[in-house]
Amino acid sequence: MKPKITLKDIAKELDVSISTVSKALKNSAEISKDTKDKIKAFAKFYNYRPNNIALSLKNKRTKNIGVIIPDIVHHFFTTVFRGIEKYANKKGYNIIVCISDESIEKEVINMEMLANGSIDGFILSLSAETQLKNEYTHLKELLDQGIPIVLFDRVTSEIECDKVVLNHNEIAREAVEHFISAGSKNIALVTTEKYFNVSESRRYGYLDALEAHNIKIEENLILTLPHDMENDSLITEFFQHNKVDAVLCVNEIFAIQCMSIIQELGFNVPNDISIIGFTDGILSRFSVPRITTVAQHGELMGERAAKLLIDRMEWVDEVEEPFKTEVINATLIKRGSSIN
Amino acid sequence: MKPKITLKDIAKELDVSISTVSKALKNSAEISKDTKDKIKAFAKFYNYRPNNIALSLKNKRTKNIGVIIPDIVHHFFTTVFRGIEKYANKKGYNIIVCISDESIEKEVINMEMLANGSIDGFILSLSAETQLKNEYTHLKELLDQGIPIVLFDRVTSEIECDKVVLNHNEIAREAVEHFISAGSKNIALVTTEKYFNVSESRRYGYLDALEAHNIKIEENLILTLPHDMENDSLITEFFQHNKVDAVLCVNEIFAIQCMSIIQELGFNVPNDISIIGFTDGILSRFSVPRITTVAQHGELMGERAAKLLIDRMEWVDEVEEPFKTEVINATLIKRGSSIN
DNA sequence: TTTATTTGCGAAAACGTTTTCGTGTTGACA
DNA sequence: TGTCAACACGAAAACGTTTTCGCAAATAAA
Repeated sequence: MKPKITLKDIAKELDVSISTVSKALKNSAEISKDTKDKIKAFAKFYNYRPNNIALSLKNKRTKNIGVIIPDIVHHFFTTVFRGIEKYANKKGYNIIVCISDESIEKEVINMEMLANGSIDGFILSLSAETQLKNEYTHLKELLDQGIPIVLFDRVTSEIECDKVVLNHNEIAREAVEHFISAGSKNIALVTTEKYFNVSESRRYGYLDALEAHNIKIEENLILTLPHDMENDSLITEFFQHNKVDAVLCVNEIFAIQCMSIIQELGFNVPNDISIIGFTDGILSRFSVPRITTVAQHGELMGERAAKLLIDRMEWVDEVEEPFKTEVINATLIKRGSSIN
Repeated sequence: MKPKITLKDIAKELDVSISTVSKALKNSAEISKDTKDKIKAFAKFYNYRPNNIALSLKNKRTKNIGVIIPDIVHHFFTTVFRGIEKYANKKGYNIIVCISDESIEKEVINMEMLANGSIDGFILSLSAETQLKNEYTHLKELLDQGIPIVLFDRVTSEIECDKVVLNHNEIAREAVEHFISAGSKNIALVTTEKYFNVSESRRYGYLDALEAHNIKIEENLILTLPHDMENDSLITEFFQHNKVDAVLCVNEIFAIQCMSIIQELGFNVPNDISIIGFTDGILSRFSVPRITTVAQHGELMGERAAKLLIDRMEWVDEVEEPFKTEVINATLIKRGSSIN
């Protein structure tokens, strides 16, 4: 058991002052070569490393980034997380993660916890409940305190900060047009409840595409599935009672559920019914047939978010940049569940 | 912009000493009710919160736990992570995550980075390269410095610390016996390279089960797939050239790959060939048929690991407990890909 | 030899807490 | 009036750094 060594320990042992040790290790010109060599050798031998906490206190910066995500067991968020970690790590930052579990209370508690000095800035994606309640005072307060925040994916126009979003609208439109160009007429949408603004954008893209191609919008071709509930029966009913030849699902789970139910009902995918999902995760890649899907480039999104945050944190005393919103262009990955 | 307020600010404003403010906020009996009320009101109004960094420096504990995992875009690790986060959060700890990316270098760098005061203890799962090179001096040094470590899943007997593992051997055996009791004779194993000790344990379980039932072990019924490579063709070849009626796969991806190839080859799952995988993730749950799999109870594993670590960290001056290895009992979830 | 300049180092403040110890004031009691 | 507690508060150290400033001694210039 050899505990960590401090500047004070080195100073005492070598009979010099703490300041001398500190300067010597930073190769200051103030210190003679002899003394520097002696101190460096000693420090190296005892594997001296400066204490991060003391540095944080002194410098008023922790080199930690707080990341708040609604769920970690979720392909999209993990890829974003990987992007954040990758970029931040390269820049010498560590990541403190908290999971809000889609609850505003946990979101608030965790952010307040971390905001008291533990982190220099936040990257977050809003919880479902936060979006539902449209309640952002916790974010506003932190911004007020001068703590920078970057929102990604699940953002809101209610607060002003840097953001990274997907072009949901356009890509949903592109997906629907992919259906249309293959001859589909009765195109369904399987989505989540309204307060998820990302789903809303996708819905608009869906509607826009239909309108642009003079296809009548049938409200009953839009299936809204409740969050976190068994919904197989709703889906089954939907496909039994509606004449559908293509379906756009706003996430991967919905897509695979629809496909499996559609197949059970005796339809062929993609010949009878085509399917496009969102998120290019393992489900889409390993299903039979493989699912045509929207790649959201989570890793890129994470990197961009981290870059926005770190840039802002490190500009500190230069000119204040206006807030940016970066748009990541999703891409449609065409596979077997749709007709080319 | 209203920056964070400190004890000093309150003291100056209310014309008392810093000590008085500190004591008043902790409701010390030393301070008169009047003064306390005044200070508390002021603190509340300005939303005073103690600075975590200063507290860490003073208390020599950060209430942060370092978690090092090889990969985050991976169902098993994310569930473990969720368990860790859940338990730690309840106990007032934050999680700093680093991803080793299966590289020993990143593992070492990240751990040394965090060990300099940023965290009170580690929870980690060894990277592939660390296991391959059998190199654990970085862990030993940290333990030597008095930093507690808990290993989970990918552990090693080379170092002494608390551990949480799965009963790989037994559950693999149970899986194989499930095949045998359904009448299978030619049972294959699809596994990873040897240095993954978890795969090795599973292999032993497989071998044990065969021996126990007097089934001859055929080395060519064991398919070893390289890590991180396209291996569809290897799998195809394997099932074309071998007479197999059941296959145990050491992870979910292998299971779904095998199933899709088996089906493409014209076999029926489970009637011609039964499949059992490891990891109860979305792939197993949403495939057709659903895959019989070994649930590894990642969340529980994470909670246990966090509990072991926190207990050890908080015992500090009481009697030193011997190191424990907790075994999590996996369970076989029987679904459509195997015959009951 | 005296004065000026460089060289090499230490003292101390600062970051924001907590906590021990000391001290002045008040009131009670003899 | 003098002694003693109780009360209410402040000073200072400590955690481990960095950095500014000051101050000696050594060297250079006069």
